[in-house]
Amino acid sequence: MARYGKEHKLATRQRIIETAGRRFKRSGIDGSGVATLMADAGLTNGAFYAHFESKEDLIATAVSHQLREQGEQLAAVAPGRDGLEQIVRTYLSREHRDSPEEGCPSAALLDEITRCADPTKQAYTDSVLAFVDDMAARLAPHDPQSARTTILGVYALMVGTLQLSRALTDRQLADDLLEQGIRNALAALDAGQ
Amino acid sequence: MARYGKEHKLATRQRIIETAGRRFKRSGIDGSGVATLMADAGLTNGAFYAHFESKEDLIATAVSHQLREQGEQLAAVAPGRDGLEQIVRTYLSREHRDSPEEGCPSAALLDEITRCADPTKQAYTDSVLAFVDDMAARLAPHDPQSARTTILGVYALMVGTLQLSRALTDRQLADDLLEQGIRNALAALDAGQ
DNA sequence: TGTACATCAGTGAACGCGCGTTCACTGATGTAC
DNA sequence: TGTACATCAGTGAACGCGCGTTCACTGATGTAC
Repeated sequence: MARYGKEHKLATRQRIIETAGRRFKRSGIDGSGVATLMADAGLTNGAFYAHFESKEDLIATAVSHQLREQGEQLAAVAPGRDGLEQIVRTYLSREHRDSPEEGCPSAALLDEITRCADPTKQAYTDSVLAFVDDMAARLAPHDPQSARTTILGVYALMVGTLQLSRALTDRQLADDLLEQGIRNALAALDAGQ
Repeated sequence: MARYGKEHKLATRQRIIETAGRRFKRSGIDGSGVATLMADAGLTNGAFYAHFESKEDLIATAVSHQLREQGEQLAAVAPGRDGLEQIVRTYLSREHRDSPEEGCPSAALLDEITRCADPTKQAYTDSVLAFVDDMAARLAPHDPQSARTTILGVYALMVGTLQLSRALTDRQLADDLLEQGIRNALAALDAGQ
């Protein structure tokens, strides 16, 4: 196994980006220290700056990576209205709510991202638009541009619903909210047709 | 001016709770240190523990206070559908988006609250329900219980929309999203009638 | 093929700093006589 | 009324700790001859 060379270093970098994404979603951005992030990847803190300019650099990179992965998962679903409904039901499921670490980075981190430096918000914006435009192509293959706002609105709705469902200590109410969110999301999709 | 006695101490406590609420919304919960929180209230760090058991105690107290204030603002609006529409338009306004410090605590802090200790989440849940039930009484005065889920869904939708609008660096898109959020919120309210 | 040297991913200790929390102390206010 | 004492809100320094970042060093890998 090569421990030397560009190939190996890039693989290590990729590993840090992936484990950092999970850690951020579990413990928050401010709640995840560089030493912990590196330990998650099986490394020590000192190696960090050979891979990233700063913690902020990793934040932007990891968040973008998470959104790209989310987009790829969504791309695996059937196109058209049926596929979109499946996406909504999966997003607003109890499984997704109860495992933030494997879930949507926006649901886990959006208000922390809001307070990040501009380049990070720019990277976030670019990544969200990439995957929103991808979803828009599913809703309106002939006019994806006009579907952009509809999809963005549905995404925002789902993010807020999942977050609130996670914060409520009343389990029954949290479940009811997910159901309500599905109704709201599907209605917003159909209205945008 | 009394500097001594229960009255004075309670006023100081209230001042800390209010300034801390604003600071949390501006800098985040993890991003606000005890020394800063006390300096905001014109005090030094040492006095903190005469007023609160711990930082977590202040978090729960300040978040509850913020939600109660939000509920009181909403209660000042006319009852019925018209009042609700006004609430939605005010919530999803550019003004609200551009001044998180004076705005909704959920929009500024929800995913950080999600990672807080259970008592804090409990306090958050109680406070959200208090003001959601208040709004539900506006939508369906004769059956507020059934309107609870509708209102909770609308609140979640608005929180997510405001957060996402804050994170996007593309101003035009962020504005479009607010408009879309208003349409979605009103549709969800009308569907819940 | 074998040896000497260059490369460089990763280590681990250290930097100054701010964190949440504790505590001995100050000094203004209220009370007792 | 005046003085001595008790109360206690707030101060400010200190605690151990983890933060983001830097850097001299290690040791395994690749290269040159």
